[in-house]
Amino acid sequence: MSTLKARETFEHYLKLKGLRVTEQRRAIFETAISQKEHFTADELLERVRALSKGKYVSRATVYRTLPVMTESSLLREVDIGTGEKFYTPHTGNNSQIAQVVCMDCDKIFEISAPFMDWYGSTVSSKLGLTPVAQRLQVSARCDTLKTTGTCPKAGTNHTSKKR
Amino acid sequence: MSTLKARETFEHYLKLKGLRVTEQRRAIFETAISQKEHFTADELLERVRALSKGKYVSRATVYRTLPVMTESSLLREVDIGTGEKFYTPHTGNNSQIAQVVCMDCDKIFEISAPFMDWYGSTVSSKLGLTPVAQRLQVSARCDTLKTTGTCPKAGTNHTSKKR
DNA sequence: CTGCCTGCAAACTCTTTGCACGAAT
DNA sequence: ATTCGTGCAAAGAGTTTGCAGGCAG
Repeated sequence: MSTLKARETFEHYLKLKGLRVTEQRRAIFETAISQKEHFTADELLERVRALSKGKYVSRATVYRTLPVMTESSLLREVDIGTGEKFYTPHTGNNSQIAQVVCMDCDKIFEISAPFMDWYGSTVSSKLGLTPVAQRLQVSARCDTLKTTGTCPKAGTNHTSKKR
Repeated sequence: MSTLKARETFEHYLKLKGLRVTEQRRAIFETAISQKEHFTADELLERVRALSKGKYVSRATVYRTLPVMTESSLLREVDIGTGEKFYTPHTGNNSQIAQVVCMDCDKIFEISAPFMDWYGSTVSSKLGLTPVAQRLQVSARCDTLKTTGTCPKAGTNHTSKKR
């Protein structure tokens, strides 16, 4: 997505929600959608500040902007049960995505899981419920790490923090 | 599970881990495995104190005992992404269980999902990973609530708290 | 008697929020 | 000129932890 296109999208979504266009929101938006990996609110803040030559951006503003972007489907929120929320640019209408999380390097892989909607509908209807969302996560360990001693995927991701 | 059997199990697992048998641990253990619904650490504390006629039990001890019980497979930890951990007595070797969470009454239903292991193995091997655990969660809304205005399952569960 | 266990309170992490000032429309 | 957005700091929620005294083995 080009920067020009990105800016149009940005203003488009803000106007849709009746929100004002500010330098902070633009900086957060541009940094967020250019991310290649999953990121946390804190990582985003760090990168916004590194990239943005403009105004100072506070942590609070990042936390306030992230919901706006997810509600506009610009980002997708990914919860892997570590206590912190991850975000990733949302491309397409893929709702049936599972996460494979490497417990060694904390990297998150996104994999299609085309049966999720079917499963959600099936079990929900038996309970008198209407499904809203599904979440499927696989936690796994790195084979290479076990033999070589190094995880080939490590280092490309955010800082490791377990809890 | 009878109380006698329960006590044997309790001491068995503590000895396995080289831990001491204390009145607090016994009270927490007995209360936890007798729960019929999912519970949080705080709810467990409350119920331990209500049931236990013996020594005072502190919040810290409950938090320190829960991991012991999950590591011994006496409890199963259930994370539905609300910020707090839920626990439920673990019966059998069922690792292929999905959770259906009613967003209206916060009740958690546990449903068999026999394809989870297969899916986990399949996608993990493609990534050079070995699966350790799977988690599948369906978030849904109550049909009855929408028409009647009341959720028939509400009230049987823990206190509603969203975040 | 020795060392693990407990209770207390403080610390911690991630996130949200009240308030006053500043900026967008 | 309004009204919304921002930064700051404090508050929250759930959980963990350092320490000193107590109890199990």
